[in-house]
Amino acid sequence: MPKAPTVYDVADLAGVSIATVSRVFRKPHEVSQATKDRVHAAVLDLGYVPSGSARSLAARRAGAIGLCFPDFDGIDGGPAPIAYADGPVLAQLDPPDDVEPTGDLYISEVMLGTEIEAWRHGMAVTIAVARGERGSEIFDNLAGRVDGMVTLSRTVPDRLLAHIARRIPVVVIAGPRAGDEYDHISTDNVAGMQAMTTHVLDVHGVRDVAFVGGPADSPDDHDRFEGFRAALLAVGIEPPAEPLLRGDFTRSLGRVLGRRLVDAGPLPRALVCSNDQTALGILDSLLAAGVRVPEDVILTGFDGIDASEMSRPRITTVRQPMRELGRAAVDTLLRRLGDPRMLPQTRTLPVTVLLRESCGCLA
Amino acid sequence: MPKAPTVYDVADLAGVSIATVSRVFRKPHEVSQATKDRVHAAVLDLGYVPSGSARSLAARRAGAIGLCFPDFDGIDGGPAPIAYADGPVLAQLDPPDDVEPTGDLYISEVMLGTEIEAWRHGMAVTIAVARGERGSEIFDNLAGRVDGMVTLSRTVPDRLLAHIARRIPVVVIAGPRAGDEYDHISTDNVAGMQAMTTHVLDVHGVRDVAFVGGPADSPDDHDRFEGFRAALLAVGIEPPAEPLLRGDFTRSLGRVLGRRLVDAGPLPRALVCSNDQTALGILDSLLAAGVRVPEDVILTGFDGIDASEMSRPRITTVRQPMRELGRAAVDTLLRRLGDPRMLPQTRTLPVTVLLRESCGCLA
DNA sequence: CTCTCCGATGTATGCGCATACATTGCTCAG
DNA sequence: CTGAGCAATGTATGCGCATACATCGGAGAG
Repeated sequence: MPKAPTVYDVADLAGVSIATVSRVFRKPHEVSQATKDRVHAAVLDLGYVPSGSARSLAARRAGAIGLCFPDFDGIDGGPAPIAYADGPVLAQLDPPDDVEPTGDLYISEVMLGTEIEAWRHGMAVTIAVARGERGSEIFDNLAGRVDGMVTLSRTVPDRLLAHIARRIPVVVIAGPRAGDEYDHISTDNVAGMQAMTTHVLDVHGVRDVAFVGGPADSPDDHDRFEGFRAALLAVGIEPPAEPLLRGDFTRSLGRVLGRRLVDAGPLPRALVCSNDQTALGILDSLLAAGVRVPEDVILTGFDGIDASEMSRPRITTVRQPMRELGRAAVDTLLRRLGDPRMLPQTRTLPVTVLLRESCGCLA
Repeated sequence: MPKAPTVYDVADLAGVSIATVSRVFRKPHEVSQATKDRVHAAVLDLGYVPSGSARSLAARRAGAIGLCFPDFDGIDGGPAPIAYADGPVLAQLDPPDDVEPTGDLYISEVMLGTEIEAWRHGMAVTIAVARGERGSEIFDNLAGRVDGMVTLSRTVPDRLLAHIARRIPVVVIAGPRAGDEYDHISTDNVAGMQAMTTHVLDVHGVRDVAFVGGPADSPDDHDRFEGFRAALLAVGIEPPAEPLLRGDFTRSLGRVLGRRLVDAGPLPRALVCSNDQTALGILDSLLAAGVRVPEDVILTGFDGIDASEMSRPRITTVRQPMRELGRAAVDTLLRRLGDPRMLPQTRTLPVTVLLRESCGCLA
């Protein structure tokens, strides 16, 4: 890899000035055809590729948006070695209940949505996971190289987010919290969970229903719990002030909670969980303990990740339009870039309740 | 968003030179504690975030790797509007056969693997889809802003790839083609497809088996077909010179192929497909035409995407270690950056045959 | 008390490009 | 024939940072 050619090299070879070379790329219509041809020939000859850094620096825009999210269950890096050797090709039976936790599709879908909308505006997407101790450093680093940032809530400490937001616009995926000036994209957590809970109460006639929450500082979780409470209130049941248990939105902790529930004694007739991963983890533990779902315990989730569809029984859940979340976030970000004085926006996307086996709807 | 502060602003406020500010971030150990404190205070005060472009330019490295892939089925952007309004929360039954094509998990998994390995080396990942007419421009643009590029084969024309490769290292996910000097990461397509086909031949005793291929210029497809042929040869059947049909690895075209097969008359006893999306598309059409799988036709795929597990029947397939593919690609890329003179590498990752319902293995 | 050495900091420069502004050479109206 | 007007191109500068090198001051050696 010899030293990469620059505009100067191209200009020399084509016998023009660097301004003309630059124009050939940026404002082709301002350059005569003959000159363009000579420049293009030189570009191909030298293998010239414009430096993005230099361009961004000079143009004062990066041409990229950042996407940063926390370290979810299933996308953990870890020092696991990569298997390189040609290994045996194992033929193995793959029964349905042999489901391993897959990567978090929630993130994947948001990423795809983000990319799509960024593409529509000619921008690249730079992603990073604020993982491990250096999470804040990663976030900061990313912020420096993009024109705006999309992030999930709770990815980094509020203080850091505020710091970054002084430099570039930030759109947070999740609902706003008091006194927060960012743009937000969220899904209709309250209505979704209320509908879900109402379904369990009304259609399945359950009264003994408990809520398994997520992190106490999650706005999403907060809203879902509110929806749960509203549904109980609507049928005259006094709702609890707090979730029965709290997980952290991971399947692994869900399993722990499941075991705890089994050990604790009589199970509620229905467990309404604040997200799918938690529900799946609990399902793992319930089945392992011989508890039948939905016959003994009705179980519901929230998110609509693919894994919720591959479990047996499949999890009744509330699907978020994950890809649309990413798209809406980028859309808002670009609007904000266009008009920095715009009032803080909050967009709420609709959700869908998916009735499947784990609540007893499908055989 | 007022003008972003720079090193100069920070230096002024802290009463030091810009070199010292820079050192506080790059080489903290060379700066006295007292000075560091003053600089950090100024940074917080001003809301300073170092410019990635300027840093990359000065340091002659971007600190990011690029990931570029072609426009697969299901991640198409399109001008589809985003629904913003609060909509009704629909509660709907979600029977298993109501499966919509989901985003291409293959890509998602590669992305996650890429991010993980990049993270381990303190690098960001910039992604872009070479989608639409401006695909080459997007690719070129991405190449300018990263230290190295991971790409799937057939993402951009060979000529462009060669051009880029003169500037930064390129790792191609897929097997090498003759005369190609890039590093490659591939999976064991030949052995995988041979094992898959042999399973159909031996365990299910089928002799009338046909191969449904992918794009003729896909190295992966080529290798899979070779594996298929090898399996036939091994049992004394004269293999065809060409696939019975070719798709383009998308589910939508798979459906078209499926319809064509149904219309064409007697179906082969088994259809071995070059990828899952094609198999899923064919499955859609077969079921729609009343053909039973696997009773009438045995169907197999390749890739092991999640969607292959959510169909009914689930698709017997060969799972590629997709996340590992991304990790290995980045790993190779970074090795190459460390030693540009290294010989071109080709790494082949092992695959696993997953036996499920569509070949008749699981009830 | 002077010289050396080293840690801490400052000065000056260049990374590769975009772009405002200057310049050149025409064309065409007057 | 001349000057205005315009298209095409060149010149010069700055974007914000990293870093080689210079400088400074104090500690310890001689």
